[in-house]
Amino acid sequence: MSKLILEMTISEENYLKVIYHLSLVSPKGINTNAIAGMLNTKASSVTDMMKKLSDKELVAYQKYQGVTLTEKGFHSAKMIVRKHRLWEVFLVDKLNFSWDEVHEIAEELEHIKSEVLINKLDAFLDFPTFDPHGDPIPNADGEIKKINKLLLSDSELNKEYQCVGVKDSSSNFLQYLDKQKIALGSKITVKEKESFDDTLLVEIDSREMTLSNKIANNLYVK
Amino acid sequence: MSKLILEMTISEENYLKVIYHLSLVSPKGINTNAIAGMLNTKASSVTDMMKKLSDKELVAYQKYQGVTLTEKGFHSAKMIVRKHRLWEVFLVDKLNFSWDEVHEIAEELEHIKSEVLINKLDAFLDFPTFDPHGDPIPNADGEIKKINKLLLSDSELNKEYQCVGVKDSSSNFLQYLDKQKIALGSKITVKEKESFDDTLLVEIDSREMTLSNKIANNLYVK
DNA sequence: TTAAATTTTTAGTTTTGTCTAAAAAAATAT
DNA sequence: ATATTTTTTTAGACAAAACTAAAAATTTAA
Repeated sequence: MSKLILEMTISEENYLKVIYHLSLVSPKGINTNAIAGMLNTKASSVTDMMKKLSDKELVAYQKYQGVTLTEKGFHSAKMIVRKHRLWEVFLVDKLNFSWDEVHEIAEELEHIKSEVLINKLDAFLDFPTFDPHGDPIPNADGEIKKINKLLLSDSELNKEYQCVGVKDSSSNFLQYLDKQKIALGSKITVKEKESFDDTLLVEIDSREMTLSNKIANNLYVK
Repeated sequence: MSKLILEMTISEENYLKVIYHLSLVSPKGINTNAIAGMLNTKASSVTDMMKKLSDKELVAYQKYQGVTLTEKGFHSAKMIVRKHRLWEVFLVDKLNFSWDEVHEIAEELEHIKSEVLINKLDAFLDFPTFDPHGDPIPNADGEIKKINKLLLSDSELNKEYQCVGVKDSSSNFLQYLDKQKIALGSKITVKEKESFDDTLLVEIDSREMTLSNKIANNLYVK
């Protein structure tokens, strides 16, 4: 009989979360080095942890074959992501943090264990479905609201879009967006695309500006 | 040059907090067994940790002599208590937890590191000075608001008091108070004291009831 | 004021999560 | 198809925080 609420260490939760995020990008087995890279640790440490997570049936792991999340591991990972993102909403909406300041604090808060707590927090925040960076928040059952977002770099010319998220959520990028007064909800239309370097001439909330390809590659619109 | 914000492990913080609480009751050196008892650990573990905290100049420790907090340790301990109690206010006032459910969760939340976070939380909660159990919340400078409270068992006959706190904050006791509709703010007058077993006949918010000595010994009034 | 009981410390392990260095397996290139 | 490179795993070690068992110091009691 498997425990309903798993006892996990902070370290185990962090590994699980990284495997989850890597799985969304590449659906095949996740290799040791990729995990080590994300966690600033060594491949040997990852191997050790994979054995542990495998014993707990959170990942399917065979040596040299990479690792995938089990159903149980997938659900656990989503619950950690849920906590992280709900806390981010709390920090921004209630405590007036800016969107570039909340990631680190949420990295700690996501490990607070009470399930009642997170569901009460969810209710207090009015069951938000997206976090301050436009990433979806899994509900209590692990369901995730999908939206048809695309990168600004893939958008059509002269069609009005709305900014709905960021791909890179480093404080560097977020602060750049703040400075340019680009926020989630901003209306964006691409007027021209420079064929040489893919620089875009855009209109954002009735202001014209140019955006580099790098920016356009990290901004989601719909 | 000493670090402004100390890096402390959760374990170190828990030891410091326990020494702080014991210091308030008995101002002399705190002995190993008392600390071990509070932390459900062994005296030998306490000795190990005292060396560590002593190296960090958080406690003054000499073997066989018991331990006292240094100025630095005293301040750090108050900051942990501040965090614990502010989170308790948040859980009760904002998330609608009852006062008997919050201690455990606050035990985890008190170890979240950001100082900005706790000061923003403080502001969000309107700078409360007492937690849901009537215990004082140190402000950002570590100052604590004192009130002249006394135990109900030490109160005068036929004088109206107000319930302002609990000595025992076990969920058992708190749930008993809920059941009897005794809350912080309730008006209490002792009508009679039974000399045999110190049972009190009291009037609480216009309702008459009897309270055992054990109850009266755990309820603060002013 | 010795003897007995208690408290505290030391010494040596254990567990968790990490590391380094070396071995083994797999992937790639000639 | 074999050699080289890369990836992954094993083996052994370490630090933190705990434990047990035994020694040492202190306190209490006769």
